[in-house]
Amino acid sequence: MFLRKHRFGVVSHTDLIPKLIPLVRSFNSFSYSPSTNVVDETSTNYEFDFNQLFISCNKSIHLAKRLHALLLVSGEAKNIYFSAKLVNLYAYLGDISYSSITFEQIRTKNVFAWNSMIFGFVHNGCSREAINCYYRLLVTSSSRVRPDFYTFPVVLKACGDLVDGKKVHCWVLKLGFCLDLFIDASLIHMYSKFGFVTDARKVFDVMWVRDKGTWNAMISGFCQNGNAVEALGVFEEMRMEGVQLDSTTVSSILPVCAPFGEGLKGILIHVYAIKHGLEFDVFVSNALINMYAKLGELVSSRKVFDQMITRDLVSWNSLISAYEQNNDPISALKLFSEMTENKFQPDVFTLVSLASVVAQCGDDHKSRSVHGFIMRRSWMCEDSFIENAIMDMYAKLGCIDLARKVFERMAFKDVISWNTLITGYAQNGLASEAVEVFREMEWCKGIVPDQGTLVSILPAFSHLGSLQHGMRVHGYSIKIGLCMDIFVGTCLIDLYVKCGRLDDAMLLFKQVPRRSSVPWNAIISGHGIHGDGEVALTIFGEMQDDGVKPDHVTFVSVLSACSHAGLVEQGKSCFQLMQQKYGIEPSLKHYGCMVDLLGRAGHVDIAYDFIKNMPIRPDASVWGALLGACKVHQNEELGKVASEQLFEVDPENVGYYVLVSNMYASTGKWDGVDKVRALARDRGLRKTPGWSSIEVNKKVDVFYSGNQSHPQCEEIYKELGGLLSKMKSLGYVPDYSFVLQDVEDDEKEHILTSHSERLAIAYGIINTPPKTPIRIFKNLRVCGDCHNATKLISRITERDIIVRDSNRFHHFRNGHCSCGDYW
DNA sequence: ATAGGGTTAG
Repeated sequence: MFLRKHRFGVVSHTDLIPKLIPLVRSFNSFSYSPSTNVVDETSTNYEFDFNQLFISCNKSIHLAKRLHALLLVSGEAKNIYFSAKLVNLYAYLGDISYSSITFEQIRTKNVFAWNSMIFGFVHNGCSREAINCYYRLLVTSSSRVRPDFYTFPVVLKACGDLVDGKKVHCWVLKLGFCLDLFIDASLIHMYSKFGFVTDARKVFDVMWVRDKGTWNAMISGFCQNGNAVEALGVFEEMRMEGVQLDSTTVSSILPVCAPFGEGLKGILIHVYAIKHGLEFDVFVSNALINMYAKLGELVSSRKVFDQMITRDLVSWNSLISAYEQNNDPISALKLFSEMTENKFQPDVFTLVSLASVVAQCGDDHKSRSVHGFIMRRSWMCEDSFIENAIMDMYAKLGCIDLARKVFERMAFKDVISWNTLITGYAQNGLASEAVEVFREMEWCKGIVPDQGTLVSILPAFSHLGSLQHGMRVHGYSIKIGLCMDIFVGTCLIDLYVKCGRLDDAMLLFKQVPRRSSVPWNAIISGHGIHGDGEVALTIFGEMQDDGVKPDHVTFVSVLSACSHAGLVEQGKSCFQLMQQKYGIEPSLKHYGCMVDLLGRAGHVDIAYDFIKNMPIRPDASVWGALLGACKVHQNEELGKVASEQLFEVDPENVGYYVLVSNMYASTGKWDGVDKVRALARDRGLRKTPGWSSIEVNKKVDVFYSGNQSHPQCEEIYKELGGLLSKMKSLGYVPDYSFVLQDVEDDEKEHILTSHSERLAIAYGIINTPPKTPIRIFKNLRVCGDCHNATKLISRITERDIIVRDSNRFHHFRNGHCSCGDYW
């Protein structure tokens, strides 16, 4: 006689015993030992706990199937209770098809069965099916079978959007379940998930009783919506009410501490966790690793990690990403191999970090491995996150075409995908491609440009000097309320600066929040490249008066402002100030600025001594600054020294070969020119072609020197011819030292006249109303002869001509230039 | 018998 003790009474079934005993035995031999109450096999009385049996089976799908088979054979499967448990068991083990087949075979489904099925779908990520199942339940519901308080938490979890959620909420109210703690927590969670955290708060506020779960739901709701202040507020309230924090509370509050400047609070919570024995909780430890990483405290991250008793994949991922975020790709890679040695299989998160790590290393080969690894696991199509990371990786490695390919094959592109591609183009110097992508994006349904988009596209417009397009984006930023964002605001300041509208830049600067150094740096550098060194220094002074701490970028801006304006003494004292007052160690960029400052002012020898005394190894930009100065001040001897260094440090950069060859050409040393050219040719380098662009009626035209293919070509050359004769009558003599080819004089004159900047200016004169300003952009430095010519053209045409070259601005007016011929 | 709230990313 077999007895099964059960809540609902005692059921007997004789045939089941002989079949069940071996099953129970196999469970016992299976490392996990269920505490089945099999008292004595030989006895005729068994007390058998079926719950234990089901629990035993949740380790393996095979055991579950054997149990199912036995229940079928014995006829017990007809028992609705067992069937529902099976639905649950299969779902738990991840076999949703077995789960739903079992469910469908139940003739009279009770709530338990329905709940199990809905749970099954949610547990296996089939939210849509879960919701459908819930609707089926509603349709078939009667007084006997209708959703109960077990149903709603699961259904709420399955809601795909606010509409679903609100409908479910209505049913909750209709059926009178509004005082259930679990349901309320789920409601709070649902509203927060869709960003409606105020609705979540409403649910929270009307609750009479709250348990830890509901507090935690509210806190995590605020945290996940980036509302740190509210989150910390609720957190304090919770403590005031004397509710003990648990590991869930701690691990949901920790992630908001670092990004919202509450690092100290985070550390205090760490102390609390240690005191209350939550320190070794995996979730808490992982959150701590991440928090310390964001605070830049890598040592603490590592310490937490090392002290952990058990680590999971998230722990490894967190520490890898900690190293990645703090620019230590070598340690990150080391940790990755340690992780695989410890038999942890990398997941999507690991690979996202790894993509960024290999980009930091600049390792082309490893990047292909990362991409291949992801493709082999077909993770590419699962979500856009990883694909965006891969795009970013390729873009950072300079393989923008590969990034594009990834982008084009993406099944689902989100805003970030577009932003990543735009940034990729912009950072690889392909501004017009970036603009092209932006245009495409604007036509793309369902994609709304966000802060990230503006921050990636505005520099491209600045780079192209495309003022009208940039202004349109400025308008858009006002519309979506982002123009006062520090980063967008700074990009806009930079746009106006780079488009030659220093006054507009200044106006905007006065409006944006100025607590951070970012906008200050932009406006200081703006005045610098416009040659207003004095104003730059004044603003720098105001910045210090306002108590804004200058950073290393500020000093690059200040020093280069001094060098553009020839403020040697002021530059020197800023260099001192940076080290002594602000304790900033000069970087190569700062040294480059100083060499430029000294060299340009004619102190080439002092600049060389300065380089020799540098505590770090000078790089190409430092030697390049010296070479530039040598060219201007015709110091061939030092120029040779600089060039030898340059060809060693940065042999691939064409610019330096051109500079050296120009230096020789300007003094007519053609053999030197030939030597350098031969050297460049041997190394397979080709001169970057010079070009100038101009924006007329929102259309940007680009001119190359000697360009003959423009539709208005004839008109342009006619205009230039007319200007040339007027210039000559004003005493213009072409300066052939800027012609870098050894040709006859009349040929030289033609070469000068067809320099790209002149073509662009002529085009501007033809296509814009008289006396309006002309703004052009040149990718290289403007040539000395064109500089002279442009001064005269500004006088003849009574126009302001603003030329931005690769180095700075030249504002020509009535025969003079703002740079005072110092550049 | 079945349910909620937690850590990592571009």
